Amino acid sequence: MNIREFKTTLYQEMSGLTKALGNPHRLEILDLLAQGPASVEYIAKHTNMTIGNASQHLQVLKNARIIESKRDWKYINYRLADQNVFDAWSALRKLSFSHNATLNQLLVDYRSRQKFLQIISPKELVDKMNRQEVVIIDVRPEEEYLNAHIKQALSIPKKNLEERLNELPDDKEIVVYCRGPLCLMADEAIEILNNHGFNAARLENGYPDWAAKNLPVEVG
Amino acid sequence: MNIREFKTTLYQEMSGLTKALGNPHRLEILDLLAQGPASVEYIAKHTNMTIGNASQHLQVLKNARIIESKRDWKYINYRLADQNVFDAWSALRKLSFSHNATLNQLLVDYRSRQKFLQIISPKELVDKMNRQEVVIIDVRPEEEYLNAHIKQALSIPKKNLEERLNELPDDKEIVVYCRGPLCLMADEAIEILNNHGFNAARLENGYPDWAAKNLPVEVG
DNA sequence: CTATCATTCCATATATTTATTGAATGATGA
DNA sequence: TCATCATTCAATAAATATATGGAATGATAG
Repeated sequence: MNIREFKTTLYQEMSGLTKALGNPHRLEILDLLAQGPASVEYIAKHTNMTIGNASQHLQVLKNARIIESKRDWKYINYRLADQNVFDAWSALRKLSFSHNATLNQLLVDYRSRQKFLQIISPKELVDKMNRQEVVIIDVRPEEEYLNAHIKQALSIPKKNLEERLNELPDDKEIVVYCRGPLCLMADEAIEILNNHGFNAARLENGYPDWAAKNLPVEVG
Repeated sequence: MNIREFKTTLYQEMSGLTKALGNPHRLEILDLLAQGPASVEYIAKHTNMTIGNASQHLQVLKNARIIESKRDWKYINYRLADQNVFDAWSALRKLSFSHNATLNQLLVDYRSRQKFLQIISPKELVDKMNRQEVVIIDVRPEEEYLNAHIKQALSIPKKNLEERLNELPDDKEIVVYCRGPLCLMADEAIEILNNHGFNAARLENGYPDWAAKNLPVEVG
């Protein structure tokens, strides 16, 4: 095999990967799986796809070794193959936002509703955790919290927040997080909290980015 | 615009990017452009494509804002749009290698010819540079060296190496680099050097990764 | 063993992407 | 101005990817 053939093989292989990533449905599936494992049914439901179509896309991702599957009772659960997948997905997400003014604008428009949205970095949060001067709230659906969450975090799904405000202390800073920079549940939760006199901030990204940095998490 | 529409827009945009990356020719073009700007003619020649086809692929990349173009005299030069493009490309390359045993094997096979290939990290090289105990050689074509190179590096293109061995000191360690982990010119140069009694090692990746880390470079 | 249910496979019509060819554009140099 | 040359555009046929609906698979529960 000469250099030319080596290169051809290489780029062929790489394009196998990028082709598998080159479809909006599959990117949405990866976004979901970045939260944690999920079944075909769950994926189809949350992405507005038919089961058959979702399954077909999952096979494409699986053949490209981007995701893996494992049977758990009646269901087959899919998950990201490894850390490199998350890193690549993350780099692509960053690239999309940096290059697309429309996307950025959409996010800014959403965020601008909360005029005083305070954002804290993972590093700052770790410091606050160590000094025990913060309450962390995970506003994702309980299912995702049970799968894995930031250490010390309480699970208060966004849809139950208003009825559970009395569980929260009003003398500590509150940090809210959800699925990632694109997830707006935390933003909405913070708006509710601040309107009720709490002092709430948003974690910069969300659970998947936290876990990717090997910061402390808990399961169950 | 509701959440569903927002998501649809987002993944649509992201897939615009990944689709543009989802072709072996375009990945090879990016690999070339990661070294520095290049004209259509240069790209077509180095990737075994017709001018027309190369131009068409360049337009696809340009429309996706992955690359930019600028006229310079008679030629239009293309270059990567920004750092995020390089990072994403880099993450994809890493993912390809980690997931594909065949690719890894191909590279190992090539590398295994030089049984004692010593590899040093960018950090180690910076230390050695500060202590002035190393000679750095850039074995890429002079064209690419002139565009930009690692600080203090000498340009000795691989094809001229054997006739220029007398320019090198035999009492200092030599570090050789070229275009990146996939570029084999440095490996071959090291084999030649070691066979002539020099003490030569390979820089872990190559010029583009060095520059991406904001380590010291020179132009011209 | 049989029924059930989640998932995958298969066939097909539609849509998108690709390489090739040759004509069009648009800057440069005489 | 005209000729030259790098590059892009446009048209087309071939290849590839997609969504859909229904049949096949294969593990689980009775």
